[in-house]
Amino acid sequence: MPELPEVETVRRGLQRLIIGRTIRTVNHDWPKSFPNADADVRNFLIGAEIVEVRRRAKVLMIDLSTEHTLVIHLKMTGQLVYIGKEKFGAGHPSDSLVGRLPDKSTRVIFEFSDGSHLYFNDQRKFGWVRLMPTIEVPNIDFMQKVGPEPLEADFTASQFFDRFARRKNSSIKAALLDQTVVAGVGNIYADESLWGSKIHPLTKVSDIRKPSFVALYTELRAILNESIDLGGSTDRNYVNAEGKKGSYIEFARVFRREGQPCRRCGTEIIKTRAAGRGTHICPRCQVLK
DNA sequence: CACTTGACCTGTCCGC
DNA sequence: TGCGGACAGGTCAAGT
Repeated sequence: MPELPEVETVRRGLQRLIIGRTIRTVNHDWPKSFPNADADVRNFLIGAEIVEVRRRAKVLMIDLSTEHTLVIHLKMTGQLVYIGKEKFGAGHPSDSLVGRLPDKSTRVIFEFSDGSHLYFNDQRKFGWVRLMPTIEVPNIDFMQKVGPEPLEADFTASQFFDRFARRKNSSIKAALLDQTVVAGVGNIYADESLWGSKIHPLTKVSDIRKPSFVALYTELRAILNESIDLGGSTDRNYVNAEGKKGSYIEFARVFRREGQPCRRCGTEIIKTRAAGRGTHICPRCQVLK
């Protein structure tokens, strides 16, 4: 569920909230959520200062002063929430997680030397935190294979088009979800951008002409930017670094709008399946040729 | 190599 | 009300 805009929103929040803080303790309840923690925690984590928070695709990287990096993937239900020292204060709004963490979904707790905390929450335990030397991060398999960042200023429509050459026999939705083609697109923004460019998700890549790809490129970039501006989309679990929900989902054109009228033509949005995922389309605007 | 499917998990919802 | 099963969706391993 956290896709590029959601992870970027978390990154910006953490960049503002945790830079310069020093880690005092680390605790984790589920080995798979932090696999190498036992061996490396004491040497490179305790006493380390937070230097920088970066993002690549849907992966977060928290650089430490020990020349090590916390590499984090939220997968579907992961959250990274910072809670300041005012944790035990009164009067927090009911939609805030302040005062409610840790809870039964908390997998890793970072305590800072000033008494504030960063919680890694993950209901379904698919997400993970890993610690490794900063210099080795680009060598991990995922970083070697992942495609370009779609929002980079120098990423052109032609480059976008060329990235799909390898996947000419699959559906456009499967190709969009393939992180080695373009980074950061997940189920929500795949459906939204395909609706925006009037392409049926099951259209074979080789059947899509270049002008349609240009439209898809333009829609995808506009939608990702719009979502970042709105703090990402909260479908079920997503919250930002302050534990607050995003509002993009209220502006979604098709995602989770089955049964409601298409904003372009009024036809009822339907939910179907493509690339093994729930898929939302306007059956009139998006016709399979 | 390209492509698809199942596994990893837990919580929620739907039908009986 | 309880219970089984489908579903949610990011990535990787294993399959064709």
